[in-house]
Amino acid sequence: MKDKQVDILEAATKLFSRYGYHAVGVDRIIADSGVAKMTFYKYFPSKENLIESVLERRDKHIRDTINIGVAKRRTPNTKIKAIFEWYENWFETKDFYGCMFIKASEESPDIASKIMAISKGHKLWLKDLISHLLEDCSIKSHEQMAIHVLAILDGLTVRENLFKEGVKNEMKFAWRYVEETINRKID
Amino acid sequence: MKDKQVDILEAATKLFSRYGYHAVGVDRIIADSGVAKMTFYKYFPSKENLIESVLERRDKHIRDTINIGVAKRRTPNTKIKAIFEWYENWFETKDFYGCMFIKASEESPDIASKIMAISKGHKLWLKDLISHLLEDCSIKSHEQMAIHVLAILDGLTVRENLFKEGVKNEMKFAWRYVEETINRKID
DNA sequence: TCCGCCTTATACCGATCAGTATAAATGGGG
DNA sequence: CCCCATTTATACTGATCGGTATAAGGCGGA
Repeated sequence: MKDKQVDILEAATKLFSRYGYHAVGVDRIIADSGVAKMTFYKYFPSKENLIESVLERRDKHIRDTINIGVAKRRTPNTKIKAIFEWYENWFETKDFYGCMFIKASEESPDIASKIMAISKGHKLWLKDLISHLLEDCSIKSHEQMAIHVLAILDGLTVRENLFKEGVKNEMKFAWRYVEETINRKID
Repeated sequence: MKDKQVDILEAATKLFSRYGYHAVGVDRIIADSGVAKMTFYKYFPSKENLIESVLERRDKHIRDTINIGVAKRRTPNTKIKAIFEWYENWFETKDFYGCMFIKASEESPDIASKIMAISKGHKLWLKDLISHLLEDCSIKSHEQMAIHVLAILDGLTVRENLFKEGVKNEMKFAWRYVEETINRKID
């Protein structure tokens, strides 16, 4: 991966995350990444291709960092808590402008597009991770519970992006809620 | 409200909901609503103004229909259930493409815009409605619980828009989950 | 009939969109 | 020194963007 290519990906990630995919033109990405137009089109033959690369990169980054947090814990319920903490830290980031995959799904009408496939893949991965951890907690309906937990996380993500007033307390509330269910093993 | 004005609003609502706000041009809205361009700009001096009108209309429609469903029930917990059922029915709509207010917040970077204010106002209204109903259920942390419930609903909305595979079971699961907390009055 | 308003059609504006063409400048390795 | 790939700068394409200008129809009420 060449330096210039990374510069473009990083500039595009920032811009897409903040302003959305349609609102950002390639000229703006080129200007922000300090690269010539020909260099841009050498690495990314089209804007759609760039968006796909940005999302794949973002997907990998999230998986890596969440996996690190999860690996640090020993019990399955504290591993799930690590995911909540990952979201909490993310919300406090200066450049937080919501989930890039949710944003993509809200802008992209084409169900069959690769962009949608990557977004689905990301949410599917996280759902499965949570589901397996819940299974380790002996939760019978771990699949449905995982979807429930993911909905809570995505719902708070959307809320934080709208109100930007800090959902730290709500994150803690949600975690207590989930933890209690795990401990009671009622599902 | 003139007929033509309504035609424009309805065409715009369909298009924005499906394709997003930036992706849809005024020419397309004009074509779909079967109206002359001058008529369009007579009623809506700018695209942004149209978006605001669309969102205000949508906000009013949702408040009205949810209020009807809530008013039909007598106990506070069945009133909350009515809100879950409203979402469930909405998800099954043919023209379901996610929440227009979430979509707007994902596309609009301008925190101070009227578009964001309308979107926040909508979510605030629903949160307060749920909060008051939870208070009637004698839930102490009704405010935080209301945010929690709203996050679940928005999270499932986002999920349904991404996967389009029906979250009926997940809705029922979520409701059982919330109902149990209400009945146990643990908060 | 004629007034006044709503609506229509069409052409146009400058700006920006994604993407291409051409060619000069750069810089490290042999 | 030259080779060769990378990167650069600049100009350009046709299409579409949001929005405006001009002017002619349509039509109900007085």
